[in-house]
Amino acid sequence: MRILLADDHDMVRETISAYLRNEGGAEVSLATDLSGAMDLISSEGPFDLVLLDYQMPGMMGLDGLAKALEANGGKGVGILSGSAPANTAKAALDAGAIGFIPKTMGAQSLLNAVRFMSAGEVYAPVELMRADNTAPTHPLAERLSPRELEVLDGLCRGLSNKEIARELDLQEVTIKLHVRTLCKKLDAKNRTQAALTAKEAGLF
Amino acid sequence: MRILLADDHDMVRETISAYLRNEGGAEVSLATDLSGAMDLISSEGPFDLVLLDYQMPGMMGLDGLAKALEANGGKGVGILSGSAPANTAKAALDAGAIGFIPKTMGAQSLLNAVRFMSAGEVYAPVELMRADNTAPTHPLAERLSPRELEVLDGLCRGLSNKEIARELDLQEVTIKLHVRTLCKKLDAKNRTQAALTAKEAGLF
DNA sequence: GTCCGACCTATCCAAAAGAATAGGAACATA
DNA sequence: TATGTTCCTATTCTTTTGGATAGGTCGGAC
Repeated sequence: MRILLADDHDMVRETISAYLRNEGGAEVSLATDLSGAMDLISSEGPFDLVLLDYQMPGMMGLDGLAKALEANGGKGVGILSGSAPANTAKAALDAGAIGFIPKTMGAQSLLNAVRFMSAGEVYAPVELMRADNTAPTHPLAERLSPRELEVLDGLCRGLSNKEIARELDLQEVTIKLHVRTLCKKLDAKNRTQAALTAKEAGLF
Repeated sequence: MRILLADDHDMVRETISAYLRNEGGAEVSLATDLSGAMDLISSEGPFDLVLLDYQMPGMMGLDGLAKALEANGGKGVGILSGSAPANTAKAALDAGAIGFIPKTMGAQSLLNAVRFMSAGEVYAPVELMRADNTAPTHPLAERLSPRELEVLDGLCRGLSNKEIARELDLQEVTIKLHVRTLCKKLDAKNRTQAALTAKEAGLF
């Protein structure tokens, strides 16, 4: 099982590759950015699986995926992502990726997914694909109701309670209520902190 | 060497801990967020080293660091960060962290740093501390006065005017003034939007 | 010197945000 | 049926914001 792993975080790259080698018996090549990955693909031939970090120098969203797909001679290319908006998974698969791996996934599951993809099977975690049509299932979003997510979206655009109320066709008091529960759930002291943590979590 | 590692990305957490165990012979406990970490600290006693992910549920910037420091009975608490603004490292150390580890650091270096910190020595990568003085002036920051930047920093932590005033040893009214001019300069309608645009511009 | 910009303070006021509490409707599940 | 969750509304109250206006210091530029 020959794998190419490209991630710009040295620590993540090295520890994951050590894990794949030790626990999975894989032969892992490493790159720190897209151009490094492209070089390795052309010099060391097609890999059974190429794993690209989504936020990495040269990736430019899914453009890097397309390049790697073309270079890897028909074999699979998967996307690794730390905190991606949920719809990115679908977009990646639509763009031809053989899999999408969020870093919130466990190490053992990663190993299984890697074996899967190396064998040519498409892999994507169920939670993400189910989220496809409805709300994004972010680890942080799981604890929020649909309505709360709508309000949080307003907060993340810096809207006032009144504006959010108009937009959702609700009373201002109701928005206040949701803002309060949101602050509790997000462990924020006020709307600004709530908006910031939501943004940092990549929810919007 | 007893270590507590807290990170919300299962993959990162599990592979790093496997690495520390296999290559470093460390005894590693795991948590997925700050509250989980706090529980473990109080139940399994002080660790030789506690490593906290900077962007993790419950952390609230460096507030989580303070809590962990207090709980860990004088032993060290370090911060792990994926993509941190350069000044965060200094801020973490000023707040009492025993070290600051960017995930761009190699796995072997991590191991060395962990040994260092477990022994009670403060660790920080040279590049980050050097970047300290040669601060890259952000295009957006050029139009803001030093004082305005200080206030903006408070905004980006979701502080109230009163809290910012205390921190900078000014009157609350003065903070209001700066907030108003900041909103004008950043083309924001309120403090929340100002904080969000500053964050998006990567100012903090 | 004067002017200007950055900075700080003050008072007054209206609007918004936040906290506490209470209650009702819809819906799914046990 | 009972139970629990989510969602919406209401009232009352305090705190925080944001806006307007007016004045003060200090340091550098002209």
